[in-house]
Amino acid sequence: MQKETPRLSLRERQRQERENLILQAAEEVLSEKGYHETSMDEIAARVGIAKGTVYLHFPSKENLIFALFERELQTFLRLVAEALARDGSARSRLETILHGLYRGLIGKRLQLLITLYSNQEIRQELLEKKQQVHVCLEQIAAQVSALLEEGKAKGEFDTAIPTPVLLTLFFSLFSPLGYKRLIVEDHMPVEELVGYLADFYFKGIAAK
Amino acid sequence: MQKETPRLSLRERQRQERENLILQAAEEVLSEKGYHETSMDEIAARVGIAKGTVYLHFPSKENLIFALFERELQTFLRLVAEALARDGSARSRLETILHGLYRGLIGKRLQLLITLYSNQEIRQELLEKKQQVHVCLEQIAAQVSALLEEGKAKGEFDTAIPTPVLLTLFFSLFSPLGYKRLIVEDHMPVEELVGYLADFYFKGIAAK
Amino acid sequence: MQKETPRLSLRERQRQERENLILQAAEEVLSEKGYHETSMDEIAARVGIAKGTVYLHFPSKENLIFALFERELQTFLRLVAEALARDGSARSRLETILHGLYRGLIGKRLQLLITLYSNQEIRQELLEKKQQVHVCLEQIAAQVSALLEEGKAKGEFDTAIPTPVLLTLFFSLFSPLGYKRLIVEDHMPVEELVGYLADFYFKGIAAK
Amino acid sequence: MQKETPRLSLRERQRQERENLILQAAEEVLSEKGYHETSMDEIAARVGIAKGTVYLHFPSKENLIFALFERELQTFLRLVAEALARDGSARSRLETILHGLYRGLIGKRLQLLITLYSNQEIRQELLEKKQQVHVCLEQIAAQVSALLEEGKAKGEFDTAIPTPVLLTLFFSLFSPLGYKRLIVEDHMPVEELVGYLADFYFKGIAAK
DNA sequence: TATGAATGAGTGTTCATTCAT
DNA sequence: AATGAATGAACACTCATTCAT
Repeated sequence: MQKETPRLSLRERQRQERENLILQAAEEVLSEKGYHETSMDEIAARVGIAKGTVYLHFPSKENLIFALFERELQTFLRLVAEALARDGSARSRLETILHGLYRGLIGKRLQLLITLYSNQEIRQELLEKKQQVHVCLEQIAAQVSALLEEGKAKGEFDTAIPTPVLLTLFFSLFSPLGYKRLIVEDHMPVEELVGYLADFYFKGIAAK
Repeated sequence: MQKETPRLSLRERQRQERENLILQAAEEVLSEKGYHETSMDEIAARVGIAKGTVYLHFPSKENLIFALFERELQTFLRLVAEALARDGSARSRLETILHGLYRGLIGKRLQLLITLYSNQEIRQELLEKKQQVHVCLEQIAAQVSALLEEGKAKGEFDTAIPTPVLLTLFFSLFSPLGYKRLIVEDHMPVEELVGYLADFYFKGIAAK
Repeated sequence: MQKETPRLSLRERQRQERENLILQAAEEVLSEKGYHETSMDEIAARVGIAKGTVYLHFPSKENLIFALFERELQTFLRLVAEALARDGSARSRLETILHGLYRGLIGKRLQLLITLYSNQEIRQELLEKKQQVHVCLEQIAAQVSALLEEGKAKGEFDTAIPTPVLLTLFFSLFSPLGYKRLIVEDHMPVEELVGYLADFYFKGIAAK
Repeated sequence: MQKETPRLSLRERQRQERENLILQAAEEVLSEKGYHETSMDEIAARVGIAKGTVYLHFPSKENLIFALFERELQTFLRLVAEALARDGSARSRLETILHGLYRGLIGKRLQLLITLYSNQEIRQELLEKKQQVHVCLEQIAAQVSALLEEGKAKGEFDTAIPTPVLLTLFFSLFSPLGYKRLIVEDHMPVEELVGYLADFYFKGIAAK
């Protein structure tokens, strides 16, 4: 058994590695060209494998994009869960989420996530078919909502605004277009931008 | 002369009417399915005309969608211009824009506009080709920015936040997804939602 | 009766005139763009009438082109018949045909005729359906053949070459491509070219 | 190495074979129906493959027809070059070209070449875009012209006729329509026809 | 397992023809 | 008679998916 396990896990590891390469390539093409302009051919070509091989890992284009989406969502969920587990005020933990989402690769990838999620075509084709994503999204919403409720309970946030509105407002801070413009065109440092966003948001929802 | 004018305008009116029906159908399909899944066949079928007839009004699919986009943009621009021309505080005029955008058909259609504008594929295929849209968008941005600057000058808004950030934050209040969820699923009255948004935004950007 | 005839013939004359304008426009477009690239829209536009009006004169595009073909063929037939009726040697009468075909408008239009006749598509679509053209072509062939036979009988032409070959060789003197190159690109005067052609042909077929 | 080479060349051979089948089918349909009436669907159907497969070999209809054209042109060029390299009089070498062109498959295919080349539409759509063809045609023209000049210098041909005229006359011996009529309908043996053509041409251009 | 050639349904677009005005 | 808006069949081309090797 010990002889076989490493062998299998080697194979499995190679498989995982290749799957990641495919997802990475898909992410690249997708964020460059959008869903329909992304072809399986190009994804395979970027990985340097044959098109058929992609289908050994993902049964359809739809599923591939879905896996991509899910992976990002998991990262997002982990970030939220970690923030939730921390000590500190509701505000400081929400700021952790905000910073985490905007920082490093996450920031870059999140744009993809948001772009995907904002895209009518993908919403209809992918998301509504799969409960899995909805469940995950609900979890994230529930956890952030819990934080917001906690903040309200502690007197940090305005109780007059319904939590779903606070939630929507929080997520609307991640505006891919605004992000792109301010960071890329106006060369605003990410941390500076996030600072403005946090100050604005928490001032806006502060208890009276 | 009085005999001919109505005749001509009858034809022209019929033409306009049909053009509107096409745009309306295109809007429907587009918001349901997204750009690539929208086929000229389906648009024609929904209007109840032949596909060729659509091409009598719009030289290409791209142009049809572009016309749709432009029409909404003009409505938006008019709204902003009207708000700008009013008397009152910067806040009250910005609130006029906010209410205007969320109200009635505009609210419904605006979602399409935003969805369109958020879509990678459409951005790349349509917008970057046409200066016209960019000019119009710049005008809107400039006018709202002017209002924000005025508010800063009058001591209404926080001068510590750069105007481009205020602008992005203002536009991020129009989140198609949040809108849909709160209004449609949670049955929140539009006016109530807009009230929360306005209170939140102006509190968040208020001068210290 | 005398009152009505002019009225009718006036209408008829106008009809003929318009028909000629259509044929003329069709000829222009056809020689510029070829059969399939020629659209009924463009023909109508060049005449300055509506597309439907063209269909009042010709039941189909096919028929319009056919009429064009036939008209040129009639001119050709007339030319051959006139040459046949003249006095003189077979050679001199054949030279009359040669000059006639290359001269003036006829030369220009003939290229169209030949181009049309060389075109597989048109041959199949138009000619094989209509006996009329075949009859006319046979008449022309028969008359020129008669001239060639006469020349043979008079000892002008080589009797060793079958008349159908002489006929084919005679018609091969009208090479649209060679014509275009030599006249248009090399600026060779038409009369000079025809001189070479005649000298060449009659020397080539001269009795031994 | 010897193991791999045949394997690769097997695939490559199969590819070549299929490409030839496509070209052959295209040639058939093209000569039957002309350029515009030839549809990619029909070509694929005749080969017994799917339409998409044709596009694996040729990037567009235009390119497919172009490849057809070029292939024939290469055969033509080779024939001319071979004739040029031979010993003998200018006449005997030109006769070699004449016989070669009319003989066997070449004769059949050449008609296609000539038909294609005579077609207004194809000329405008295909040829003028591609230098390659023009260069090849110029080469052929230059080589035949060289032969004609040589014949003039040796006292074989009439120096009074400009070489471009001699060239046009030589090529006008390949008249697809005359060919078809005499060979197919009148059942004249090809060699007999070519004999007449050669005798006629060289007698016609003989030095005085 | 990995390949990539083959598939064929689907798309945007054109244009000869019809017909209500 | 004249119009030109409307039609819809037809076409070139794409690309997600399959499958023989």
